[in-house]
Amino acid sequence: MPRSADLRALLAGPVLEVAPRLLGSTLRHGPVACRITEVEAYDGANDPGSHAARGRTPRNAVMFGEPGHLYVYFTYGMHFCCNVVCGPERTASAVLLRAGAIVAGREVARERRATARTDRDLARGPARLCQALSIGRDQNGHDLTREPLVLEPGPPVREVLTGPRVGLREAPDRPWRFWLPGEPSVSAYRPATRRGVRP
DNA sequence: GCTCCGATTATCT
DNA sequence: GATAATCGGAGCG
Repeated sequence: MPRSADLRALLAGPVLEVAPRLLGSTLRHGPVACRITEVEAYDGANDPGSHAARGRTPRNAVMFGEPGHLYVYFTYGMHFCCNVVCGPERTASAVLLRAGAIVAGREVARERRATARTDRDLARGPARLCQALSIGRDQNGHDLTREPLVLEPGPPVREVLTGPRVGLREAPDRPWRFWLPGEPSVSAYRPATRRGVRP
């Protein structure tokens, strides 16, 4: 069976099963590759924290499409974050890639991430990960079985930890963040912050 | 149109 | 810990 079929089968499952299984996989964009160490699950229309919670819009249209494509969104006026769309198809479920370790193309990644003081910071955080891998608007909707941007499943991991998702106002209690123990690239937990409100 | 604010990061105290 | 940076999506009217 070709690897693309493996990947499609993996991603077709329900998001809460797919998300932890993506840990240890590798996202590669040309010369730069990143081993994923931290993800979050977003459960489509059932999930108040998801961009898809209020139905389909031009921005989130990719989430409502085929599993295995990349949903890239722009936020805070300057950052991109990326999600892997997964199954069941048309439920708009997706897995946010929050952090990883650069395992190839370290020099290129360091040039893109000029503010990173150590290799640990190259892809620690969803926007940093996208910057290191040069993922932006042009990659929204990209099929991850197609070069030069591909997702490569890894061997099963030994242990997965879970906890609340980072930075959400809605449904902050659902323990749908998954990460690998002992990985320095995993981002620190930070509750939702509000702006323009004095306590 | 207009307003609010975000699945963040870098930098300052 | 606090906050600026910076812009487009989404809600409202």
